Amino acid sequence: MLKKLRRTVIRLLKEGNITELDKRELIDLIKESQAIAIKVNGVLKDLSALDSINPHDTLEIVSQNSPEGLEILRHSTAHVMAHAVKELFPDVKVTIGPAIEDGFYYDFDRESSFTEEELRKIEKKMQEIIKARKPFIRREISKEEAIKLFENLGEDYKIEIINEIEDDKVSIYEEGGFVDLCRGPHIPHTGMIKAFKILNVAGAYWRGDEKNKMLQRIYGTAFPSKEELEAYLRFLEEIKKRDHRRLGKQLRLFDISDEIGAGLIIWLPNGAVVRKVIEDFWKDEHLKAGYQLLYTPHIAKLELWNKSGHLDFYRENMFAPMSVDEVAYQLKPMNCPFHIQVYKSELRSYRDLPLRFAELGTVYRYERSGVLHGLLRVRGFTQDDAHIFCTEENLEEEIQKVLDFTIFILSTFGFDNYEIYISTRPEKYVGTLKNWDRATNALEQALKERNLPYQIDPGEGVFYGPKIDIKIKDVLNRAWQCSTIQVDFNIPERFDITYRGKDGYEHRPIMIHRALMGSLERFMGVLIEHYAGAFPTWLSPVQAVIMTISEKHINYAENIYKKLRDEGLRVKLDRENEKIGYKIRQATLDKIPYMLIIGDKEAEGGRITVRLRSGENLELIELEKFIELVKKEIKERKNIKEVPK
RNA sequence: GCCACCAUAGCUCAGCGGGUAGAGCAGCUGAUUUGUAAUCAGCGGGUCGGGGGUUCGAAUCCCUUUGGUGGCUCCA
Repeated sequence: MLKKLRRTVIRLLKEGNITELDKRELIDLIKESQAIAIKVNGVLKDLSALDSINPHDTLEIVSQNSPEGLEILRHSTAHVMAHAVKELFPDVKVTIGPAIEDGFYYDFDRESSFTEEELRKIEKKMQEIIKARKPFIRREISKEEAIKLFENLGEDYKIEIINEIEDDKVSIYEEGGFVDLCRGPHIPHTGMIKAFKILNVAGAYWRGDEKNKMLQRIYGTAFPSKEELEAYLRFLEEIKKRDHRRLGKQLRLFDISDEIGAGLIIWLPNGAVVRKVIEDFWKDEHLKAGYQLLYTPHIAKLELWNKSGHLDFYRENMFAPMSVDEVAYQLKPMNCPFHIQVYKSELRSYRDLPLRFAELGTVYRYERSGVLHGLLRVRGFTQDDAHIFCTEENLEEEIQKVLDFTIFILSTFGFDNYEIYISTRPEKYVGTLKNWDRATNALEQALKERNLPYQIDPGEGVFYGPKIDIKIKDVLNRAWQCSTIQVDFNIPERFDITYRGKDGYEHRPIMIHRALMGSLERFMGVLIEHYAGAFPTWLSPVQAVIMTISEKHINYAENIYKKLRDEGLRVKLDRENEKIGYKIRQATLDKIPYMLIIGDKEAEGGRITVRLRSGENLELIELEKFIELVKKEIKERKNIKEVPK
């Protein structure tokens, strides 16, 4: 259909003379093709703009299945929602309502929030508006006219927006009597909204500034078809099921206790095992990669943080200092000053560089209570931190090494898709332009050489140097910010660290901060959601559970238990006086990878029956063979893609 | 921090407009000796997050406090 449409359009344009008849033909075609808008010379316009195209314009059809079309559909749905709200609650003032990644929102000024009941009413009213198939009508009017219009309507926020628009003219859209200031474009009529849903409400400041008034935001989403909407709602369900807070409780991985404090994690035995395995892996690999491991204290004199500059630029994220023998001490928000001290503990020569200091350093940062979130946003966490001290000449090579190392670590956990960003020099910065260019170049070069696609975040670097941020994509294709590689020109200067060069003079080393997983807490949270709690065997808190058919098999089961434990496997013996079905259910809910079932058959032949958490059964197998298989799986850190229900 | 909502047994939750608490699971005890996602029975367990107020009477209404949840410019 679209092809036919394009052909027609091309023909019409080539002929250079569009008759009324052709236009009608065109419009029919567009209707049939589910077009939602058009692009004239690359500019998005309403479908109605078709009436005013010129023979030499380029024309593109925007269907509601394209990203742009979907955005328009959602934006129009936001208008319909505002319309419904105004009809139901005439005193409410409308503000803005854009389309966002997975839907749309609209912010309203109203004293109280919207209740569930009111949301359902709004949805119902929206249905009515949609059913009425009201056309969206665009009008361009002068600013004065617009101000008058919205003054009459009592829409102060719109007036504020109009006053900030630079053009003399603004556009308004009207649909079923509801007028809104809007750039557009919009769908031709409200009847084109086939599937939408109001999702939730939240407070939001006018223009996101907490000094402004708190508005009531309603979130919703819309799709071209009911099927797509339902698929999206199922996706939301899946996210809920994988929520690390829920799984963390269910699998007894971690806890956050009111009595201990908000944003502070306690690791329960199950979670502690997973963390230990990750830490061991991390340390081993760092040693192999030429890092040296460090341990540093959790507090230090406040003066250290003054010298490092953290007091100037990081104070609001730091816990309040404490007084020890009348000297102020500070809980550490970062590890770098300590690593600097390690550097300074000896005289360094160019022969020593690069020096790579790594530490699983626990830091404490003050986060506002409202932003805390499970393991993902906390007040105390352990960074998998390292600082690399190198010369200018080393810089590029070191960055490449870090990049390779990062990819290796991340892919071990099954993260093979990344979004990579380079943040360049901000307005306020330290260091020389030459150094910034050189470092930014080194970051870019490293990514290019590894064929890793990246985007530039202009001016988003930290004041002390440019950086690479890596977001990993989990199985649900959600992006999580974990890894960061930052060049720092500031701290070496502040602490006046040097090395003796070949030339016999003192030089200033460059420092790279880097974290691969970011924080262990956060990374664990991501892992839990990524694996839906079903850790691959090498990470699983319990790797195998032995269960007997009846109590008479306990002796044999104990033998197996001892053997497996001696082999270094994390194994549990289920001695409960229950039927096998019950034990299987428990182990399955605990997402334990292997269930070893022991009955008469097995006891006789010195074998075991293995059931996987997916429900699949392996053949009756020799114990030795099983041990061999599992040990191999663990050694290879095999990633299981299976997702048990 | 701000707005809204929430907090009842170890866990998940029910307790409609105020009349001093219930279920399932888990736990314990006993019976059962079991072959692939819940065997049966009995028992114990909560001053309803903390504090204050209204009331003859508060899990329920009000205030306050702590914690949690969804959000807080992807700009008409």
